Amino acid sequence: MGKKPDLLPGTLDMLILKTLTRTPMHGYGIAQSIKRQSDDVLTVEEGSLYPALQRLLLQGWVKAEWRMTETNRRARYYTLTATGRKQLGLEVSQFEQMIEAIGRVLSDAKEA
Amino acid sequence: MGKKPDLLPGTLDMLILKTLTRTPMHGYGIAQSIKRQSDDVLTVEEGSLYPALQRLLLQGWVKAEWRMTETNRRARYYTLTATGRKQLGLEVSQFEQMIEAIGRVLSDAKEA
DNA sequence: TCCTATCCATAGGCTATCTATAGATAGGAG
DNA sequence: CTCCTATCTATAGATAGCCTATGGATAGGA
Repeated sequence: MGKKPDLLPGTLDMLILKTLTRTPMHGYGIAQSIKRQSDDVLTVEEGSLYPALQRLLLQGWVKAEWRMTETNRRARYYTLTATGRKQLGLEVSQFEQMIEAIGRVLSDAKEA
Repeated sequence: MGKKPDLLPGTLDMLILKTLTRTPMHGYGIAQSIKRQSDDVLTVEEGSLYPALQRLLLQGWVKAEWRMTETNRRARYYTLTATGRKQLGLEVSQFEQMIEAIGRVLSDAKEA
């Protein structure tokens, strides 16, 4: 029947960028972070995550470098760039505007 | 660069169903209503609207009949069904849950 | 030694949206 | 009377983005 999506389409890039504002992280960690901070409501599948990171790299919104994790594992760390931070602000404001607009439609307020 | 979408992907069906809770409407009117109630933030293109209405018909969430408008024009009026109303409730609750979850990620709350 | 968790990445499919197009008619402007 | 705009429906094609399914590699614990 109606299968619930793992996340709201169109919001993944924003969520990733936001997650990277705190500190550089590797892909796996980004997914874990989003899942945890959303109380397991949002799940980022690997098949969504890595293509998204490629997009962000291509746009220049993040940069990447190979490093070792604390547990001595090879991992690719992503860092938010200046333009990435700007983009995040843009996406957040557009998102909030949309949410408000949807809220107006969903509310039962009568119109003229 | 970054082109803003007309609406949040995945929310169109919900918006249409909600619009039909008031009264049966034809497609063109639904689009106008969503645009107006959202203060022109949300725009429903015809190429998105009519396929969406076909989906809703197939699912049995709306039914349709040809009628004449007040201005003596031929138009197809869509009516929300009982299952459609149930579906709307489901989609709204899932949507709100997602919005809250995204809000938690976007907030700057520190974690463990 | 085996298993699980960690970590990366891609291919293929599917769904939904956007662009573009097409056609028909009512009513007002000129 | 004719043209133009708004109203109204509908589909085809392109594109984007997410999901499923894989594949591979390694660290560390059982």
